[in-house]
Amino acid sequence: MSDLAKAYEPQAVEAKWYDAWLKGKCFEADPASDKPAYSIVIPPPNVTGILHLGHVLNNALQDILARRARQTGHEVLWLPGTDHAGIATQTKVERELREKEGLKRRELGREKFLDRVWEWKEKHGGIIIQQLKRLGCSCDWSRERFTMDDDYTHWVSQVFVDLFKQGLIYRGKRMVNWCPVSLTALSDEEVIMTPQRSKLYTMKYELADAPGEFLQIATTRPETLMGDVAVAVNPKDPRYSQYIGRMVKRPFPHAEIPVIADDHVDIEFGTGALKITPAHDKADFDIGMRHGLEIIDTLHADGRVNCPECPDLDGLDRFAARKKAARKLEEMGLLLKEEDYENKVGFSERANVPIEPRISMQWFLKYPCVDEAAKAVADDEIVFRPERWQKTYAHWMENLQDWCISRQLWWGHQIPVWYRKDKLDQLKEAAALGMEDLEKGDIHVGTEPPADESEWVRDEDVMDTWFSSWLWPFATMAAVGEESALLKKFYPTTDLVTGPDIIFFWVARMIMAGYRFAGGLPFKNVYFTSIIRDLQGRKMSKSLGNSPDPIDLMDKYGADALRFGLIRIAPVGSDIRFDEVQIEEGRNFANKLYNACRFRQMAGTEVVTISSATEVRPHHVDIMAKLDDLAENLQGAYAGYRFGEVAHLLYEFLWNEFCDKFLEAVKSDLRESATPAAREATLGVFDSVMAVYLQLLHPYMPHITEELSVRMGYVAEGEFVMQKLLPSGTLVPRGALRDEMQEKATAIYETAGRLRNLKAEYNVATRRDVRFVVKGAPAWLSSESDTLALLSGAGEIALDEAYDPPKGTPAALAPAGEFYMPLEGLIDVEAEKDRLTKEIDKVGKEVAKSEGKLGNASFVERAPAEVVEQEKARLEEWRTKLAQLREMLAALG
RNA sequence: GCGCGGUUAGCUCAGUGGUAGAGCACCACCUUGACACGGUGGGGGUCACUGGUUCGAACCCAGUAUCGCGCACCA
Repeated sequence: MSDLAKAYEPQAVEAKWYDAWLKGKCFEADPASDKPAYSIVIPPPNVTGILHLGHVLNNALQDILARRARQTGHEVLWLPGTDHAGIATQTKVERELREKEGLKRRELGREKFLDRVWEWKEKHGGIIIQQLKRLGCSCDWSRERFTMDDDYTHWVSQVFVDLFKQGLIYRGKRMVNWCPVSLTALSDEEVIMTPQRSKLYTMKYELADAPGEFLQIATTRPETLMGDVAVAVNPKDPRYSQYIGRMVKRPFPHAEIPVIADDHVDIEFGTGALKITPAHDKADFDIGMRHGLEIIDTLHADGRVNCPECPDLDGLDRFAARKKAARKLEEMGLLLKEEDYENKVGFSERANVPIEPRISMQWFLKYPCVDEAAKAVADDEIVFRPERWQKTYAHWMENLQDWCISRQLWWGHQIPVWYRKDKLDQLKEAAALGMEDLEKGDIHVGTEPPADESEWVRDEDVMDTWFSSWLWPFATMAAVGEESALLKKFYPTTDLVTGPDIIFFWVARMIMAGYRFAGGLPFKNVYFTSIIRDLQGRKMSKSLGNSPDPIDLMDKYGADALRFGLIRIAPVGSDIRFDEVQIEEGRNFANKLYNACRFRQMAGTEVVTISSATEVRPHHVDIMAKLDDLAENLQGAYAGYRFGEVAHLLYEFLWNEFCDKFLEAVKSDLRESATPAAREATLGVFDSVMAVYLQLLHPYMPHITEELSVRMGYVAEGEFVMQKLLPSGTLVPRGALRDEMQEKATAIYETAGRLRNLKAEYNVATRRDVRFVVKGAPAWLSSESDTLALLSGAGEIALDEAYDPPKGTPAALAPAGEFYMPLEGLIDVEAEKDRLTKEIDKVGKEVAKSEGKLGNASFVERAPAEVVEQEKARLEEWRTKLAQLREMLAALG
């Protein structure tokens, strides 16, 4: 018995090989190599992030691509790194400060706070990297990057300055999405529209010139009423035409505001009259601009009401104020209705609270190279998989809004802009400075501070995290202005693997940045992964607690099992419903592989090679031919990025072909009673097939394949299967001989199935002494009857053309002949008649079906010749079978 | 409202025009010298619905229902 443990234990093996690969520098890319380049940049995880199943899928796929590329002779760079994740990280550190030390960031001050964030980053920033290593990711860790590395930061500033000089970046007072918790502006992409149950209030405003006459207005936000500067109606609405131009009374603080006409107002909705609050609604703001209305801001940055004229509301949180304002209207007799109402409200992605439309001074970017970027994808210069995401991309590209790139945070890349102190003093605060307020000498935009820095003040804002991410494919490969060998060899990258949820955040922007700053497209292929859901179809999330920890799964089943199990069920581009059972199957598969090898080692640990002298038999040729087919099919599946299919093919080969058929067929060859020639042949075939199979499986299950390749002696001591090139040739030459051998093997396997079947029907499935007599067998069967006996669990297979079966002898028609199972004392003539009658009935139906088809003139005339031929052959087969069965029945009397 | 995707066995999903599939689950038998994380055998499906194209439709077309996603609007 082999010294291998009975079940595969992945944990120690996986850790051992990862260390060995690192020590062997197997992951390091050589830009000086003359091999063709293959490169991927990792979608940088948040530096404070924790591995989740989405990461596992995403990074396992990248690892598969990278490892496969190495096996096919490429110089591979898989460039890893992390993202500083502005809001997420800052929020985390702020929370910890608050909880553990009762400190707010403003109490610490910018510099000290940033020190604390860096401390946190050093402490926790490595976690996700360690987790990726645990998964087996073959990233070039010697080139790990962080979006706030000095070189990278220099890129971000440089890009800002360039775009500013080009006139694409500007500062201005605009309506932005404001997060009242994070106290910063957000881009449109960071706002999630969420259905909310709320109330629709209908209230009435009295006309100033006609006391007792009222205009009805519907609103969901009575708390912004203090900022109302008008009431708008649709000019085409006959109900209200008489009011246009007149004044109505705003109840609090009391004021008279005009009724205006604007096309934006939907006649159908609510009462058809809309209150206009330019400071707190984007559409209202636009209307306000069109009509030159005043802007009255009645909210503080944190969402509390700012309206000293209404002391009972002033200082209240916006949601408390909403209820209070409604009650106030009710008391004044102005509230007519309060209905339940569902509408969609924008939520801040990070803080998960409703955002507040707010006017503030921010930096904006007009996107560069939009046409090139749109065209690249439309023309398939950059290929999206699945293809349909092209449309989503195109739609967004056609409706680009300027990108709000400033954030009122401290953690991030500070805007490289300085203002003259005296100018600031004049205007009181930097936050008030728009481009129109600044003269050339008042502002300095550059990667370095102005020479007389003491007279300047730097803009306090930092940039949106994605403003650094969009430079990732090239800013990781070269410093600004550097002639980088890395960039030259590996840019543009080959594949990008990411989730479709960040097409806008990241993919589209990287393409634009690639064209603008790196001279062309950043990648050639984009593979969008599935989104992982739970069995109820819900998104994985921390708050639902439905997100299994991949580390737990790896502890339980191993990294290889997790990778294999997850990818095997990942459909191309739609969602995955995650089920732990799949990972269990991955483990079972690893165990199956391990035990197949263990079985082989019971017959010796020396690698055996095959030669022309090897006595190969049909099942030997068959498994080698199937391995050749597997290699070829995998190539096609990889070419189409059909990763699930690759896993499926690998699984099927090992389990259904190699173990269930081949190994069962050769079991007797490994016994001591076997001839040395039979043993040599079988071991030689096993080793030839398994050595290549382990290579083919390696990208999916890197650890176990490395372990077994070494243990089995398929790679030399000190070498790695991960560095071994896939063989270019086949094990068996294609041609008539191969086909003939495979036909025989197939006949044997199918026949064995029929015989097992027969045994089961007569309840002797477990008996191993059953004797079969066969008539009408092909000549070659005599030399393969031992294999057939083994596979069917028979004691003997006797070839006897002259055999005259006693009446009622159970029989089966099989590809390798007419088989009889004489079972003394078990034969029941009536039962056998029954069985045969049923089978005749079944076959008869098939014959009728086939005859009907061929009797149909249009089928024969119009279907392709080969299909008709196929049908004819099928009919012939069924007819022969039917005749034989009838003969057997007749023999029973 | 616009767009995209799904609907096939109890579950998760393959299946691009020619005899409905896999894995799991289920039932029966089997601890047989690799593996019970296993083996053998078995049961189980009007391929959501309606119509069309075709000799032939799970597959192509049109429509319906239903679920999901994205975008826009939402007073």
